[in-house]
Amino acid sequence: MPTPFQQACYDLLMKVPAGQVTTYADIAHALGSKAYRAVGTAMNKNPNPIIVPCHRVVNSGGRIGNYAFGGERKQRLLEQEGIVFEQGRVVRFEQVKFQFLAHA
DNA sequence: CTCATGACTTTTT
DNA sequence: AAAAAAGCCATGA
Repeated sequence: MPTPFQQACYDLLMKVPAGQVTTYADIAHALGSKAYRAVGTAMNKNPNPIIVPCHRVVNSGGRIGNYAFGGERKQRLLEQEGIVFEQGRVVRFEQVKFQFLAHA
């Protein structure tokens, strides 16, 4: 069973459209917290890879970071959605980053 | 409750 | 530039 924190991460992540990415820090901040470390943990325990696009989450440097199914796999998935990588980094990172709306 | 762990991030070597 | 250390937070034992 996902904890409320994890559920919040997944709900938020599901709002990210294909072709865009987000960061662990952004998710945490959107939740009004700074638990980016815990966000990564939540992704790791992602119970629904089919519903939750956990591959659209990269680290602060626009890099893949770790990924339970392998970094190469993650990068391929993102490239299929239109994301471009160069030297292990997302091209025009800030421009493909999804901006979460202010939470009511 | 205390301890260890990790899909993180930033600072310091 | 690359590696190590430190700071942080939720989670499970």
